Formats: sequence, C-alpha cells, structure tokens
Amino acid sequence: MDKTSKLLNLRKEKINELKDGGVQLYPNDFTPTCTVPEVKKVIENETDTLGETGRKFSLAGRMMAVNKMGKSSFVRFQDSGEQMQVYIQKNKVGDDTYALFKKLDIGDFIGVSGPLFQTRTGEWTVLAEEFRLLSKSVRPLPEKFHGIKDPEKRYRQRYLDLIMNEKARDIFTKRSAIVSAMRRFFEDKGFMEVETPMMQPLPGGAEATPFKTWHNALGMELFLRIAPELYLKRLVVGGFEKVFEINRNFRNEGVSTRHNPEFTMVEFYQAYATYEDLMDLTEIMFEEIVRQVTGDSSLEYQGQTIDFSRGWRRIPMVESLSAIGGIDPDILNDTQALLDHAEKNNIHITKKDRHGKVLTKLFDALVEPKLIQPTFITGYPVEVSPLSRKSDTDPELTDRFELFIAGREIANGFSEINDPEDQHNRFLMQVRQRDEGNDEAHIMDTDYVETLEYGMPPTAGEGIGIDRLVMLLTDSPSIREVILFPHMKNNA
RNA sequence: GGGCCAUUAGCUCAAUUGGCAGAGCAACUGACUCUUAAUCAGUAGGUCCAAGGUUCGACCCCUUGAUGGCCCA
Repeated sequence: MDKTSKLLNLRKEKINELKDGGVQLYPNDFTPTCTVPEVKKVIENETDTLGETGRKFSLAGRMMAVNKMGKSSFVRFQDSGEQMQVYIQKNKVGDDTYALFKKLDIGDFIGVSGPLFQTRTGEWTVLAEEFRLLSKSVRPLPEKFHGIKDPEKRYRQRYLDLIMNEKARDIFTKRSAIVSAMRRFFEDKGFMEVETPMMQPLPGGAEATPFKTWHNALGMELFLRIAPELYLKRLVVGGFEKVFEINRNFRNEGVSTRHNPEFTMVEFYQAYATYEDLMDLTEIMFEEIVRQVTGDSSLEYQGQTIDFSRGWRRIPMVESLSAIGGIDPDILNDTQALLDHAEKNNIHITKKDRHGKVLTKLFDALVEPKLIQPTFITGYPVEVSPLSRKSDTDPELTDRFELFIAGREIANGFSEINDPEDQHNRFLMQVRQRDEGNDEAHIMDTDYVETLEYGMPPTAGEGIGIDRLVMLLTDSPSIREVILFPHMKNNA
C-alpha cells in the first residue's frame, strides 16, 4: 500500500470534481509565445518602454508557489529553470476560471497570457487575462523552502531533484555544455566522430573486469566494452587518421564516490602524432573548455584553486616518486627496498609484483593524492602499459602519460604500439600475468595483432574521463552528482 | 570487503535517562484584490526502515537484516 495514499486520494477526489465540471486535465492546444528566460531578457532590454506598450505574452510552466488573497492571487511558476509570477484577479479572468484556479495544486502545469506590470516591490509580473490548466499533477512536490535533500531520493527520483534544486539542474546543464564544447573542439581540429561496438566478443583496451551478456541468435557470449581503444585503432589502420568517440564504458567493479559501473569517456586517436603532441593538445582543449564553461582559466574545486593556464608540469613517474613521493632516489632501482618502504608506509603490495608494478602502486599511494594542479606524469613501466609504445631511450618505459588534477587521474594517453610483433609479445606478457592470478590483465587479441600486421601509421591516442572532468568543473565531490541516474541497489 | 553515521507525517527536521508521537512547510475548511518562505482562524495527517529480543512499559536499550551517506582497502 502506498504511503501517500491519503494525500493521493484527496487529490484524486479533487481531480474527479474537475473532470465532472468538464475541465480537460491534459489538453495540448496551448502554445507559449516565449519561455520565462526569454521574457526576462525582454524585460531586461525594454524596462523603460514595457509598461507603456502593453505588449502581451503567453507563458507556460509548473506552479511552484501560490499566495491566495481572496479574490486575487499570485502564482509563482517555473519554466526552463527560471521562475516568474503571474497575478490572477477574479474580476479579470471571470468567476469560472478563478474557481478552477482555486482547485489547482502546486506542481500543476499552467498556461497564462497577458501584459506585464510591476508590483509594489518592482517585480515584473504577468497580469493574467487568460489562465489555463495544461497538465494536472497527482502527487505533491517536496516542500518549497527546504526542497529535497535526502541523497537517496535525489538519485532515485532525479526528476524531483531537478525540479527543486537549481544546483542539480545547473550541473547537468554544464555537463551538456562541456561535452558540446569538447565535440566542437575535436571537429574544429579535423577529428571525425565515430561509434564502435558497445558489445564486444573480446573485452579489450583496458585492464578491468567486464560485464558478460549473451546473444541468442548468434549463440555467443559478448562483453560490454571496457574501452573502445582497439576498435578505434582499427579505424586508424583503415585510413581514418583522426577519430574520436564520446561514449559509455562498463566496468564490473564496486561503486564509490569516484566509480559508477558505467561511465563516459572520450577517446581520440591521431595518426603521425606522439604522446607529447597529445599533451599539448590536452592543455589547449582543457583551457578552452574551462574558459567556455566557467568564463575563467581557473576554478575552485572543493576549496582548492586549480589553474588550467597552459604550461602544466610534466614529470617522469620515477622522478615524481622521489621529488613528490619522498622516496630516497637511491632505492628506486631496488625492488626489495621499495617493498620494505611500502610496508613501512602501510601500502599493500603483493610480493610477486614486478618492479614496474611496485613503482606504480607506490605512485598511486604517495604521489597521486598530491597532484592538485594539472600535472602530466610520463614514462610508465612497460608491464602496466600493454598497448603503449616502448620508449626509444629506455626499453623498460613507454611513451605514455597520465594527467592528474585534484589528486585524481583524469586522462591517459600514449604513443601507440604499431609493431605487431611487439604488440603480440606484450599480450603474451599480460597472459602470463593473468595466469599468475591477475584477473584484470589484458587478454590476448590475435585479431587485433593481425590488424596491426596490415600496417598502422605512427599514432598517438588518449582517453579522458568525462564524469571526472564534469566533477571538477561543477565542484562536485561525488560522481553521483554528475550522473543523472547513478546505479544503486534495488530498495525492495 | 572493513569502520563510522543516518533512516520518525508528502518534504525538512525535533522528541528530556525507557513513560501519551511533535513543529514548520505541504494538505483540508473558512477570511482576505500587490503577495514574496504572504497573513489570520480552525481541521486532519504516523507500518517511528524491517524482523526478533530485553522490559510492567521501547522511536529510545540489545541482536540480525535492508537501503543510503562518508571514510578506508
């Protein structure tokens, strides 16, 4: 039984009264002449003449507050994220319309027409000549002053969050603007947007646990993709030299303030470019997006000022371990000494991890949280970079970078392996790791190796986490604040 | 997976050491033709997250579970 049944029943009775009185509850023949934000712009531009011209407007929106004063009333309504009030007088709209109005509820959609006037306090207000019900609500909205705060309710019933909390609406408006600015950026730079399979026979391009599904007609197992990477590089082989894809990835992991099982990434690939070119491109792109969305080149994130002006710090990972992580530079080549250091600092590393993996785990624990300003970390070990081109100067390292901002990884890019033999050997190295118990090691993809055997131009590619970028630009502490419908358990 | 916290009216929140379940807003009835969280008078509204237990008596104490939040791995 529904907990709200008493209030609901009361409303349903009122609705039946309206119906019996011949009122159409869900008409669709009212066309507003403009939105509330538009009329506000008109008011701003024509304040001096508006009163005299008597220009009329037709507006529509959801009733958010009502002040009834006997034979006249003020109604605050909301449209396109902004509010405006309408003044309705009994002797102006007539007895029947006023009687109908008195039966309506907060949450109902209304349409009003009439000229604008200023109230005693100077607020521009629609003087209703026409007043209509456009859509009847049955359930009551949350309280007008405190709104809806319970995070669980806000996520499960996001529409209520969006109606009641301007901040929530603002986050998703900004998210849309960010993605739009990014898409424009790539298109202006000559990249082509493509779509590659979300369901893949072999999940590749990242180290993660995939979701499994089953295709009945084909009689085969499929995986929701953990990354589009290998398909995008097949397109580079096919002659699309600059491609990008903005889409969802799926990883079968826990949820947290930074992880949602499905999340959005942009991945892009550029032939004849190096990972260093992409670092430059990333700086230009971020500075432009941040400026477009916030109007400035710096922003506040959780109390810290982050400056996106170009010229970000670039530092090799091994160097960062001593310069930022505080590890004695003399022990950086000594795996055992590093393991001892890790144990002393309560960092969990399994004994069988190879040197490169040990370095990476120490980095995650000691350096990553300290990288507040945009910082490129370069030179990742080969064993944690199965798809990155080996450095020409150090065969243990790759031509790869990761971008960190506010203590978290935002982007990952590298020069791609285009030597099929090298790629084959790297996959074999991953398979060995898998045999040793690493379930997230990359799987062997012989079809991809075959693709490379046809020849891939020298190429660099990068992935950027859109959700984390939106978190930064909207000062959101949790990823759930920037995903419209974050995944949650069933509440049976 | 571990720790801490939360769950009470549609919403936001109270409830004294274990002793009749409360407020504001929303709702309902009435008054009111410039309100701004309108005002005034009145009315109604509860599976206290769930299931057990302790007790003369449990929103409160104990156990288990559910969902959520934060922190840690």
